[in-house]
Amino acid sequence: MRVQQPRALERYQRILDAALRVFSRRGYHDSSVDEIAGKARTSKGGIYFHFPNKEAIFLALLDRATARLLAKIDEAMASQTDPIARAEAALLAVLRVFAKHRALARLFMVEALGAGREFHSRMADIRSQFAAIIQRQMEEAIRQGIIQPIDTEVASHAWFGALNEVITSWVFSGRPERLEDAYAALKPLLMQSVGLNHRSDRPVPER
Amino acid sequence: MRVQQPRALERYQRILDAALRVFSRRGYHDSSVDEIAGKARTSKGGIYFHFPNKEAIFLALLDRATARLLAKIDEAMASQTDPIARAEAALLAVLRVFAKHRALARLFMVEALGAGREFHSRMADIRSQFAAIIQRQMEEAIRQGIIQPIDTEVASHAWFGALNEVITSWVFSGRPERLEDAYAALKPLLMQSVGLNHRSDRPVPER
Amino acid sequence: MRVQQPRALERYQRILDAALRVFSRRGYHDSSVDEIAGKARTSKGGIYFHFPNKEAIFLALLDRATARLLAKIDEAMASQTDPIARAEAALLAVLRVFAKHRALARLFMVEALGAGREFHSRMADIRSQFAAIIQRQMEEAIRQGIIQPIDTEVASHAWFGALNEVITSWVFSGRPERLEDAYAALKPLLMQSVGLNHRSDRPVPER
Amino acid sequence: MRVQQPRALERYQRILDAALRVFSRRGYHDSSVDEIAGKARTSKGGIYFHFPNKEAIFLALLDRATARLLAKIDEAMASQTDPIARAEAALLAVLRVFAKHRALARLFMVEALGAGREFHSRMADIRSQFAAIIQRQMEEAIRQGIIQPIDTEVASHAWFGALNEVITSWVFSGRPERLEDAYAALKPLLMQSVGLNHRSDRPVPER
DNA sequence: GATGAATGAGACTTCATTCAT
DNA sequence: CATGAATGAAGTCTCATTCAT
Repeated sequence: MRVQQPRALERYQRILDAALRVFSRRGYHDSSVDEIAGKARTSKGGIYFHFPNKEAIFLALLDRATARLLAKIDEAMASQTDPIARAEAALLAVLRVFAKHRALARLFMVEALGAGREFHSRMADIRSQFAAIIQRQMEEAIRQGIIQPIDTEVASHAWFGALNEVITSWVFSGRPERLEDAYAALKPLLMQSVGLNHRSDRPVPER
Repeated sequence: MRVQQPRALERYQRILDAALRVFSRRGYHDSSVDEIAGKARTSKGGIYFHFPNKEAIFLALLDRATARLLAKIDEAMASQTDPIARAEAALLAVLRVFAKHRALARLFMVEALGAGREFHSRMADIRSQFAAIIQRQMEEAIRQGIIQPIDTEVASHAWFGALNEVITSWVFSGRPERLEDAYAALKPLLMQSVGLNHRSDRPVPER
Repeated sequence: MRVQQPRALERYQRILDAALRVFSRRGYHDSSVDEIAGKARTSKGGIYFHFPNKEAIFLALLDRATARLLAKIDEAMASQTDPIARAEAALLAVLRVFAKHRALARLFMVEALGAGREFHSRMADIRSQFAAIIQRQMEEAIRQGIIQPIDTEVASHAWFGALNEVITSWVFSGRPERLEDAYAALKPLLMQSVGLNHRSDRPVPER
Repeated sequence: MRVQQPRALERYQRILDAALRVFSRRGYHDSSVDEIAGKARTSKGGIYFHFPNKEAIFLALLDRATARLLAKIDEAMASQTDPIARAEAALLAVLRVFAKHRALARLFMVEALGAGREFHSRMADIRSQFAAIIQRQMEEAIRQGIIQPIDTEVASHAWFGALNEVITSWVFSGRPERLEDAYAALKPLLMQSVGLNHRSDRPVPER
């Protein structure tokens, strides 16, 4: 539905805001369009003017959140030049956004997976986008001789997975208190995994 | 629920087998008790004789699958003595079971997460159990001086997360063709991440 | 839905009875499944156990009514041997059934037409069946030399149409008081239209 | 509703044109005001400026179509003097209009009936108007001694019904290819039904 | 014990109608 | 005048759960 009036645009955003709250609280299936409408201070019909169906709300939400997350990542990376520092900045940016918006974390880490078949390909896309960002930095690091050649596809997925798991268990358990603290413990593992000495951020010499 | 007679026991298992097929194909919410009944060659009433509700089927299935997986892990670890080798054996055992039963992988990696609030605490438990197995081996390795002291809680979660991600992306994309191949690429990363030279499986000397 | 228990069969019929009442009173679109359920002393779910959707209820009703009407026609025709008398008997049988069950008349004459695209081919079938009965008798009459050769396809449709119109205007206006009276006035027209002198039921000699 | 300005009048007609297309394609209930608005190159609000509700659009359309049809009939009858020839001219005029505008035929023959209770009395009126035209000619023919006295009310309805049926089955089946061909076969039946020899258009002498 | 049948709450979705700009 | 936007009632259908045989 192409929206033309500014009032409508605002309501469109309000619906997505409400959807984020509801979906992340109840999960996709247990969320009702009625509740989203209520929280968005609009009516069921108002929702269906902007979205063709419930699935589309979820996808739009996912897309908006992904775009915002990627923007934050770009911004964070821009302030670094060293590829490893850039990769780190990306990870930290993700962590910070999720730490600030736990609902968003739940959306990406939990609900998006189990919401149904229809979302899997979209989620696979999103996961790929994030992994690819890390992968690109790893390849640049290899090119610059900062790290030894490795299988960057697997490595980037492993980094991404490690981060995911930390976030997910935080979503479920609430530990650590400050999600960002987790990064301090995770960082040396990630660095060493690609052959970097985490103290010097310099390669570990092979024996 | 209380099952004693052999006929009943057999039907109970048949229901779980059917449930695994249906849940992993359609996801929790889109699976109907009717379809499970059909695939288990019984009736809706028959299901409700054995289980109080749909949720209980899913939980019983999760429990059975977890127990079987843990048994496989125990068995695999029993043939190793070196703690790092034991940890590796555990990871490989998980990978092999999932590689053989993709439905099971989907159940654990995808459906269990998004099935709804009710399952989250149970899933958190299960994740902890797996991470704890790895954590114990890491601690033993530290005790034996094989690796330097590290934050084993974070490290074990990171290992688990990396493995998860590899499995999940395999579930979604079907790549790599043989899931076990992924381990070959993953292993050096994991080893190095805890400060082991993957070629010698010996510690990387700090500079 | 295959029904096995006698209780279910009875309810199936009760649903159709209720559907006839509701559809003929409100029309297809303005009838709600809820109201049919209420009138059938069952629940919405009960209806959907027996029928896959609202359309199927309507079609089943149409089929049952058609079968009953055709049976009445067969019965009425069986008591006559002369083809013209048999055709007349068929028309009168239709008239009598509709006169007795005005709801049925409304169903066939009004609701079935406007219920929607999906019903058109079924209705065309039904119309053909009725016209074909008359057509067969006309052809037999020609074969026996009772009437002159005519285009029996058009003639049977014309007879059927004339009858329809009389019934339809009765459905709408309630005139004549007794629908069967209409036949007395219609009969001579029909007879003459195929070249029979209505007084003698013998052919009108061409000049 | 009150339309005076030329721009408004033109839009009013455009809405009716669009409504005819939409209603005859989808039926009354499955037509949405939105689609009519789209096809009329206006907006929902634009429609509701001209019509108080959807029903009013349909009725206005019915009225406009009826008026045009009656005008065609008048025109056709004007060129004849013999009452039987005039009746025939009327029937042929109807047939020709419908043959040319199948959408119109569908509107009158199918949608108008099943559109709902609200339209029944209006449709009864319209049917009466058509039947009355034929009835008047029949009475004139009787007065002039061209045909024997008959029940003109029933006879006119029978003629009208026969014509209806031919048109309806053409709407549904598309046969005959040219609707006008149907009249050739129908004419002798109608003539004979009122006691006219179709070859000479002269009365059939009673024996 | 087991099965087919029934229930009923609740979900999504549509759309005629109204309203604000 | 016209449009896009919003409303809200109502409808069909699903399905976990319960019940009667």
